[in-house]
Amino acid sequence: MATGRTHRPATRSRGIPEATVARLPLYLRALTALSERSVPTVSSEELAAAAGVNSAKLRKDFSYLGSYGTRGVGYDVEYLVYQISRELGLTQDWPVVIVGIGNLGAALANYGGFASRGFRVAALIDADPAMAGKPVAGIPVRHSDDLEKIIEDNGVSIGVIATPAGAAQPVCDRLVAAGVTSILNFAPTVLSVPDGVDVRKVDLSIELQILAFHEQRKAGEEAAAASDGAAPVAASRDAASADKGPDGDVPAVMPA
Amino acid sequence: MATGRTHRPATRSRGIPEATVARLPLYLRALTALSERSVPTVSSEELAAAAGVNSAKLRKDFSYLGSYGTRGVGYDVEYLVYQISRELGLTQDWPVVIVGIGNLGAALANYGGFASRGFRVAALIDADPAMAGKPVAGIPVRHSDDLEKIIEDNGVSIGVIATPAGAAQPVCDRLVAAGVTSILNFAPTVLSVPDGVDVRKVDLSIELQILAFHEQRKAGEEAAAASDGAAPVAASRDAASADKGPDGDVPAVMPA
DNA sequence: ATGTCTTTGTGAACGCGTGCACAAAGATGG
DNA sequence: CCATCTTTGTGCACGCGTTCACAAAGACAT
Repeated sequence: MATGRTHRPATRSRGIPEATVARLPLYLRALTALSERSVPTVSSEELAAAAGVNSAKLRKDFSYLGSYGTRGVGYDVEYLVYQISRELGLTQDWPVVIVGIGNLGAALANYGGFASRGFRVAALIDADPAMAGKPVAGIPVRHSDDLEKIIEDNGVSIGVIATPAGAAQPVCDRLVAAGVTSILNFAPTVLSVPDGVDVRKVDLSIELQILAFHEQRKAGEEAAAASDGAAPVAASRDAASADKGPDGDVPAVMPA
Repeated sequence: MATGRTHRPATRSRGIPEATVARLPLYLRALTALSERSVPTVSSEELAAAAGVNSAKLRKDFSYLGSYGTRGVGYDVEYLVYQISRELGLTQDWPVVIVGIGNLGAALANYGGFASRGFRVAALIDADPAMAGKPVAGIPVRHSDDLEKIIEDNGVSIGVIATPAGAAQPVCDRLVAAGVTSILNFAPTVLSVPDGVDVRKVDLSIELQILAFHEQRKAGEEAAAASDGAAPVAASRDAASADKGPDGDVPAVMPA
C-alpha cells in the first residue's frame, strides 16, 4: 500500500510528447487488468512487461505526468489508473457518431470496447434511406440528412468515418462544419481538414502492405544474396518469386 | 492511424527507413488513382499533395528506392507504380488467414481493399463449431482445429487476428508455430512473439483515447482564456478536470 | 538511528526522421 | 549549341524519441 505522498501538481504537465500520449492507453489497459486482480502496487519493470515496452521508457512517460511513484515500492495501481484516465480525458463522457453503417460500421457499433471507457455511441448515420430506422447494435440508424442536427443536439466532437472512400471527404467536411474536431477515419483516403481538427486513420490495406514488405525482405534474406542493383531495372524481378509463375499484371512501361 | 509495433534493434530493411516504408502504400494509392486517370507523369509537389505529405519528404523517400525521377519533368506514374509495388512485395500473391469471424472478422472478410492488391483470403477460421461451413463473404468458415493444416497447405505467412482479447495470444502462438511470420492484430492485447515475427496492431480503443486526449486539451485551452489568473498554466489542469461535473466512477483513492 | 536494499526519476548521449535550401540534371526553346 | 527554366536528389541542421546508467528517495530490517 502506498503511503505518504508529497505529490506536487506536476509543474510541466503541458507538453506531453505525442509518443507518450499514444502509449498511455496501453498502460491504462495493463493497469486496469491489474486493478481487476486487486493488485495494489506495480513496479515499472512489471508494468512495462505487461504493456510490452521498455521500463525506462515507461518511467520517462510517467515522469511527464508527475511523480506518481514511490521509490523502492513502485506505483499505486488505482491511483495511476485514475491519473492516466484523467490525463486522457476519460473521466468525462464522449459522445461519438459513426457515419457509414456498412460491414465495418456495424462491426464498430457492436464493438464492446467502445462504451467501456467513456465513449458513448450517440448515433449511427448512413446515407442509405433503406437503413434509416433499422436498429444496429440496438441503436436505430439515422439518415445522413440529419447529420448536422445530431451533432449539435448531442454535442458530438468526435466522429468516426466508415464510409466508402468516395464519400469520406464530403462526410468529413460536413462533420467539421457541424462542429466535430476529432475524426477517426477508416476510409482509405487522405482527408483534408482545417487547422484545429485532429484526424487519425486506420487503414487495413496499408498495414498489410507494410507487413508484406517485411515478409518479402525476410524471404529474400533466406534465399541467399540475390543482388538487386538499382540500375538493372528490367529483369530484377527474379529475386524472390520462385513459385510465382507468369503474372500478366506488370506494367509494360519501362523507360530507358 | 494504426500504430506499428515490435521492432527489434536490427531495423535495417535494406536501408529503407521504417517511416518511409509506412508511407509507400500511401504513395502507391495516390499513384494508382493517377494511373487510372491516365496521367503520364507527376511532380513531387503534386504527388505529395495527393498523398498528404511534404514534397521534400516524398523526394527523400523515393531516393531510398533509387533515382526514378526525371529532373525538370517529374516521375513516370506507371513506372513508379511498378517500382513501389515491387518494393512492397505486391507483385506476388500473399495468402492470408483471418482468425475470429465475429462482427469484425466478417467485416474484414468482406473488405474489398483486401484482394485488390496481392492479398488473397485463403481461409476464415473460427473456434465456434456452429460457424464451421457457414459461408462468410463467399468463403466457408473453417474450424480452428484445422488451423495448422490450413496454414501449411496454403503456405500462409500472414495472419489476421480478430478474436476476443482472451483468445488472441493462444491463437497467435498457434499461428506462429504453424509458420506464420507476420501478424495483424485487431484484438486489444499485447501479443508476445519470438524474434523474426512481425506484429502490427490496430486498436480502435487506443485511437479514440488519443483523440480524446487532444480533444480535452483543445477544450482546456479555450477555457484557459477566461482563466482566473491564480494558476495560469500548470495547475489549471487540475481545475479544469474539477469542473467536468459529476462522474460517478472516480476511484476512491484520491490523495490531497 | 543507521545501514542496506529496492526502485524511481532523470541527465546525457545517441539515432532517426523531418524540413530547408540549393546545386546538379535534364528538358525546352531559340 | 547555348541559355533558360523546371524539378529532382541530397547535404545539413534541428528536434523528437529512445535508451543507458546512476544518483536520490524511500522502505525495511536491525
